[in-house]
Amino acid sequence: MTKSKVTVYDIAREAGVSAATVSRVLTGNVPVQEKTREKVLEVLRKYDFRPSSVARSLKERRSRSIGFVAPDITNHYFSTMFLALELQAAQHGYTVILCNSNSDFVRESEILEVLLEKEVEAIVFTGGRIDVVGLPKKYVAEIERVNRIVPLVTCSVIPGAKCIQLINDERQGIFTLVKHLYDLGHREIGMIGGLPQNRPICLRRQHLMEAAEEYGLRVRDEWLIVEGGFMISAGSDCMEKMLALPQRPTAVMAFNDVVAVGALSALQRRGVRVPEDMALTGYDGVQITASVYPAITTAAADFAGYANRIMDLVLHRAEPGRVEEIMMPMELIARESTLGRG
Amino acid sequence: MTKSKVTVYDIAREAGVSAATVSRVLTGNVPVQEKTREKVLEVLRKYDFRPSSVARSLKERRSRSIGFVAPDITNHYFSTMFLALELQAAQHGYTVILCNSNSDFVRESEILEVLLEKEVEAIVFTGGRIDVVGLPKKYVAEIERVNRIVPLVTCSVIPGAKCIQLINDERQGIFTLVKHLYDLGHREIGMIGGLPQNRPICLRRQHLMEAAEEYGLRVRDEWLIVEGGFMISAGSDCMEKMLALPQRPTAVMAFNDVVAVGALSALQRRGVRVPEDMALTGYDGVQITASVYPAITTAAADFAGYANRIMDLVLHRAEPGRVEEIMMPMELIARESTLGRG
DNA sequence: ATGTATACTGTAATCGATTTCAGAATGACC
DNA sequence: GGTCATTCTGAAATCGATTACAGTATACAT
Repeated sequence: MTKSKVTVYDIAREAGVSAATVSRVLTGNVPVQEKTREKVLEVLRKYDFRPSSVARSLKERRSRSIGFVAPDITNHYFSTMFLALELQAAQHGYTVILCNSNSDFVRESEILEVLLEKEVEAIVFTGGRIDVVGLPKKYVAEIERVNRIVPLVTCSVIPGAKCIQLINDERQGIFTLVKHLYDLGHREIGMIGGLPQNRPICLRRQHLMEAAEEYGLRVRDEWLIVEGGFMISAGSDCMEKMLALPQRPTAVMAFNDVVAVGALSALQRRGVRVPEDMALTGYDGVQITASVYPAITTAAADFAGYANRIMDLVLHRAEPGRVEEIMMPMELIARESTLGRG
Repeated sequence: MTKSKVTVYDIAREAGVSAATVSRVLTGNVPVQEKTREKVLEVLRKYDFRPSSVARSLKERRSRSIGFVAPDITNHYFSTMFLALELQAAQHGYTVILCNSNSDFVRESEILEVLLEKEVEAIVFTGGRIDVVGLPKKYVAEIERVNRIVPLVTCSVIPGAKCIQLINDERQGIFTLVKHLYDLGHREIGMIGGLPQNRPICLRRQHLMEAAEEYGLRVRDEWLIVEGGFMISAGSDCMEKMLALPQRPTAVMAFNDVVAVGALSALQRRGVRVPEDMALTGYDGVQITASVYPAITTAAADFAGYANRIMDLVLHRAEPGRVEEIMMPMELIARESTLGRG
């Protein structure tokens, strides 16, 4: 039989006090006579004691953990998001439990069940079903049902779901980028990447058209090359097609940063100078845009702000069932791909 | 006062049975009369009951969770690894707790403490201090101390640490790649990326030299451009330097897949055809190499195999303090960047 | 010397599920 | 009908830490 875990009772016995006193030394919630405290601490150290957070969670009725559901942690957007949340969570003694859904309905449901059983204090639900075709009612209902048990924060809009929605201000993001390009003299703008049925893409395209209207820009239909998906290869493929057109725009906005990196490689392959011959922007504000040459201008989501908002909800014990829409600003990060090389 | 959690006792009362019976229905460990079972299940459903895994873990003395420490989850290698482990863990009802150390000693220690308090059943420790300069004794001692409490698996060698070491067979990986290039007619090979002080890099370089010897290849000193780190930008920078040399090798091995992608973009920028003018290989076997054009040949780590080994240890309750070295094979994935385009 | 405030400390209950142990109910068989 | 095996079921203990409550000891004032 392997030796059983050392408990507060063992410590108490050895230190000649009660378990309650040991616990008081551990938590520091109640003062303990200095002399006793020292003695207890000594025994604690002697046994390299660590209180079980399982037992503690049970008694305190707080798991001090947060669930994070992402479709694919391999995707920079989600890993960056996770990183930001974990950083803040750790500062408050919280743990983030990351679960990959692989964008699979069934798996998503399983994950939500597991997280509820683990009694996480909040669930952050990113990605998921955001196609323009609309979501099955059952799906939205599930999200709402879960939100009634524990605060559920969605980070890409699940339109109409009654939960806490943190929404990137896409309109502002696109307008900021367009204004930036406009100020630099660009009047002809294209857009690449994504998938036609995808909701955020349709939104961004629409915002681009509105911004074009407002600034008096030209956006030809053939400059909107919405295909190939969200990976690096989509960027190069779309850009190749763009470059094959008889008339090109002077600036291209990629659906996201990764697509932009792909586009950049195509541009360089074809000897198109960036930004002199063509300016390029990304979207999301993920690390990779900074570590490429030329560095890519992007509209950055406020990852730290997200994390902040979420930790706020958790620390102030937001009641389950809360419904709220919070708009998050996008920040322009101007870099070489539009400004030129230093 | 918010309504308290529904417990097995509440269910028991409503179903007219004891809590023990409810538990038996929940776990299925002990048979329950069909009629009673139905009744209990009905009440269970009525209240949408979910047993608390906190309480369950306490009683069963198993947390059914595994700690995963990575330096940077934004890095494809680690996120792929996590993905593979999580997939298998979930199939066995286990959760993986991901913690980012940011390669910071202090943070690493904190994380290990937290994971021990959470009573994880194993800790997977990836990345970390693998510089050639050697590790502080204190650091190795900490790893070993933790391993005495709960099985600790390191996934990049921490040389000499007494714990469970899963080690990629780098030698075999490099030899496989070199043989592949040799078979395709290459006789002049270079290597790019990484950092001079980094241990795996030194190893790989050494293996390359040995392989070169064995196959009678030429590897000039100036073809070993070890700088720039592990990111995509390192790949383009190193490749630019390589292309600027008066004499180039006919094939270049990148330190890892991400570096290879960067290198690919530099090659295309310069109009160098891949693989006709220069063949290129990656290392690690991460998704990105497949979604780039041309797809990159690589030596893939056995991610699923890793996950398998780890789950095996957990499910068979490996005793703490175990010391073991397990060599993991690398698999050649031949693609367009060496074979040519289909 | 007595009463009262202050400062710790210990006993026992508690969190929610599981499991041991013993008892009840049923059926089989002589 | 009585004995024994079989099958379920419930009462109570348990996992490990925290905390409400009550009790003891000390200091201080009167």
